[in-house]
Amino acid sequence: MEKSQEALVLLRQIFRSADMQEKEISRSTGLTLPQLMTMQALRHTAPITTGELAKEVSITQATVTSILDRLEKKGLVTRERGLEDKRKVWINLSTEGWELMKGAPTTQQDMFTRRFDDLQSWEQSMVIAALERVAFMLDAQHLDAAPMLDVGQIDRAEVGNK
Amino acid sequence: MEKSQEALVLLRQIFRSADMQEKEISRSTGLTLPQLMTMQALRHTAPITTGELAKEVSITQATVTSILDRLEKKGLVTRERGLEDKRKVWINLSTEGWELMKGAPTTQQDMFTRRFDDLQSWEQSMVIAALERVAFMLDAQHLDAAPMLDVGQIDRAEVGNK
DNA sequence: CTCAAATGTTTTGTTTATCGAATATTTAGT
DNA sequence: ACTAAATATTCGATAAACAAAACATTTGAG
Repeated sequence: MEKSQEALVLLRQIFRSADMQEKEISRSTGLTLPQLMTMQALRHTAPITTGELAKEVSITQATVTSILDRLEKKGLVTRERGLEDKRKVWINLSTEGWELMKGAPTTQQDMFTRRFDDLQSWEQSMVIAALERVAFMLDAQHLDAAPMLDVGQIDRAEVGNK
Repeated sequence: MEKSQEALVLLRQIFRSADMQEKEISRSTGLTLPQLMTMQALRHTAPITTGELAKEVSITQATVTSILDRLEKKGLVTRERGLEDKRKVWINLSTEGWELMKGAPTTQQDMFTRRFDDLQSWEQSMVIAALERVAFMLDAQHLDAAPMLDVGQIDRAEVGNK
């Protein structure tokens, strides 16, 4: 088997795991996936303006506005008109918002960290070095065309009912 | 800096790249993200039943049905009632569906493969070994709790307008 | 200063996604 | 034959997503 295919299959697995974990947190926090991503972005960047937040989560401003509407209604975020520049609206996590984000997300980080710490020191370095290469290989920004990641079974299934 | 944090940041980057690449393909194919994911799953597993397909993309049957409705209307997939078991409906890509999936997705795989092939043989092995460890570290299935991946800046932003 | 352009956000309108529950049909077990 | 399980769709409701338009504010050119 091609080594590159092997790597792609593993990446696929990794993406799948991350995806499922996100869905699990989504359930446990009672937030939808987009809401969760927004909250996570806020956790790291708040206070931030609506426009910047939209860039952060890679969706349009209009969509962010509607997501914020719902998060605000839940009392998880606050909106505050800018003082110097009144066009801007500064988004922040409310106390409850911070509380919510302190729960599950921490647990998760701990999990990865715990397992990572179990590795030998040289293995840790190896993983980091490898991830750096993968990050580069997937970085479409520095490419002519912007290609995609389509991973999974290589074999075409035979036609007809299985 | 903690090595585990370094690894998490890199993973974050990797996820981001993959995400953006998927959005790019989404635009170029004129498919929405869920539709694209469904088509990709079909590409690898077709023919497949509605229920199995739902499992494959980790959404409910009801949702898959509605996505298939739209893909069918676009002439990209075909539905066929099972002969032996008439409860089942076999989904397949139409000729146009195959054509569409042959375009961008292939290019993408080529991209990663090209860069991967540029690596030294020992580096390729290292990347695979590292990905195996990461895949394991993220595998929540074999865990008590199901933790999550929340990566990004560690520092809390200072409060107040920036 | 004044008005046009630029910037930032929200609103509007439409399509899609998502889920749980209800429904219909078929198959399988006893 | 009857009932339970399996399979897919439909329905109802909410959320997400985007583009285009509307709105408010700021900046810049003269």
